[in-house]
Amino acid sequence: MDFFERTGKMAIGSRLRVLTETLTRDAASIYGLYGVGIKPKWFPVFYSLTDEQPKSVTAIAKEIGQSHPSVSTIVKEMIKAELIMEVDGKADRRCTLITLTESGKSLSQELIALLRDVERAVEQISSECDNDLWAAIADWEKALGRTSILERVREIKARREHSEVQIVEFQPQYKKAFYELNRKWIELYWELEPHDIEVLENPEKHILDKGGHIFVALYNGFPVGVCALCPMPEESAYDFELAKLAVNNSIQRKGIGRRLCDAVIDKARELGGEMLFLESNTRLKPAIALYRKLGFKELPEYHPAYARGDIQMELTL
Amino acid sequence: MDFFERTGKMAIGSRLRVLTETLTRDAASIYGLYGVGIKPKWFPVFYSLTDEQPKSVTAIAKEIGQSHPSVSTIVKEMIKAELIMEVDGKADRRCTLITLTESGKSLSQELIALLRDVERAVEQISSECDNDLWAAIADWEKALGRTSILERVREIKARREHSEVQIVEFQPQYKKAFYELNRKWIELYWELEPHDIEVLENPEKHILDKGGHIFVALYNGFPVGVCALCPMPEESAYDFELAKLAVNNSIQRKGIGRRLCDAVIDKARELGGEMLFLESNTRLKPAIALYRKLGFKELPEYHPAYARGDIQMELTL
DNA sequence: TCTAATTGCGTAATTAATTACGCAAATTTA
DNA sequence: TAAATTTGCGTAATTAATTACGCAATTAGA
Repeated sequence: MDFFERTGKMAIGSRLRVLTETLTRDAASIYGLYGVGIKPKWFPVFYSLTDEQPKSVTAIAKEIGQSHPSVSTIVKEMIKAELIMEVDGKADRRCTLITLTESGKSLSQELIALLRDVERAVEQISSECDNDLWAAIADWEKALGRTSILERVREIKARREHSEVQIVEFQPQYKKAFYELNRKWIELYWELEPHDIEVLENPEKHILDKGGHIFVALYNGFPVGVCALCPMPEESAYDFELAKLAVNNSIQRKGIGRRLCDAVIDKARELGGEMLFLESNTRLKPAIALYRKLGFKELPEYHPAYARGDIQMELTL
Repeated sequence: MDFFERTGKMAIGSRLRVLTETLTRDAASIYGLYGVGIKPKWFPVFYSLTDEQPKSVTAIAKEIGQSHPSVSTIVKEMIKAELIMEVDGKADRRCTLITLTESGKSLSQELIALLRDVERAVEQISSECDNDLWAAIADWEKALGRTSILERVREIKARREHSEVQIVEFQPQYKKAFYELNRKWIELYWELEPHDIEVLENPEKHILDKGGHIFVALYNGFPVGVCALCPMPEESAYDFELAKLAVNNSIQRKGIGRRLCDAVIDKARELGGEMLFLESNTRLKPAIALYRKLGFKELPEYHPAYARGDIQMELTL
């Protein structure tokens, strides 16, 4: 299949399925060729019983790597075909112990020639191939047993996204981004107020010059998120406030908010802060969830400072 | 799966199916991880359309190696999801040309990162494996494209069975087998007559000493079939008669009858015969079919010589 | 040019697997 | 020892593929 050379490895499942389908169809014909009344899907169950030890449905399922309802159905079919039968195991009355019947045993004798011929055919195919499919499958099973492909992809994605996003300190060229990113989310729920505009237009005056910090998240060099660490008034119980968190909502699920907050918290610690404060609104569910995850605790009483606030939180650094 | 190391290669289909199932399940989760609204089974169809060329259902099916009803169903689902749409091809009104919608195209952009990450994950797995699964699948596809596993097995079986069966000339130790093999099939339909017994008990006198030959088929050294070449009377239009063909019916479908007849015909030619005669009964359908396949033609009129006969045939050597 | 064969593709039925769920038996725990 | 949890396994529903079949459009052939 030339096609799969173009798709890349994402399609390995589909490609395997096509190959499996071909092999299963041929397997059915091969059983016919030898006059063996057995379906391809029966084979693993049948084979697992050829060691003549009675086994339970679940035990067979585990051994052959299929689900137990699948084995249960196959067992029912094979009992009807009189190849296997139930025996009393006495011990555990939940189990139905299964074993080969006499005709099942004689079938396993007949199968010997078939298995040998198939083995030869596969050897013939292998000799025409540079790569050993059988061994490759075993390798993959082992590798996937250690770490699934899903986990691997998850990790690779996280690593890539981490490297795509850079957290830097505020610089004049990000002034517009600081304004716009905040304006956008505020306007989603409320309206910009004169006070907002004053602060957002003059971050140097209101934040940086007072000893605060602003962090900017760059996604491939482009500013997509901001967050500020603002010193609190002397008389306050808190050293700093986490404020003006804003992330471009077209770049979601990359942990940008999290990394901005981390930067703010780290800086607060670096500056010797002991308690960090924030004020938000419970309508901003993802933000509140993030704050909670970072360890912020909700203050029992709310003393409004902003028009938009309805929740205050604190974090012991 | 340790299990499959014990089953031998017959279970390669089952083993692949288990692996495929695992990979497909993970694929679904991976799409979820990237917020891509696509099912694993859609992927081949989707990918085949990313070259931006409108394609018909059958063309896609052929390209991705699946049946057209399968593609037809997937197409219906993907149209509903607004990833693809039908376009007018003008040319052939049987075809429904399919192409990506705008949202389908933008999805294909989003997929780029996903595909790259998966590619990396597969590379990571490959680096842990001694054998290259991807290349091995390609090798197998190529090898099976040349000759299917079914054809290979068929050939191996024929070769093995041929070597298991040996055709030898009569020897005294096969006298009992000559009698018994003939007795058995005759008694299936008729009864042994005194004339039968006389000939079967004294093959030397009635066949060999008159210049005839008897061939014995040995299956793993054990006699399982016989056939005789008997000279015809001087006044007859025929040189020889093929007679006393009998094969143990528990060893079927191995071409033993065929090989006995071949030996008889070869010997008749060797002895300078020009016309070979035989007499049989139409109830013996497999035998008549074999004679026809060997080139025997039915004589238009029947002049009985045996009580059991109802058909006579001849072969020009 | 008309008929027969082929091609495209949709629907229905079938197959082989899976998950979801529930009941009964056994085991663990408090 | 009684209650809660776990285990075994069967049934039902779902999923993703397949073959079978039939209709309409096109192409080949006489």
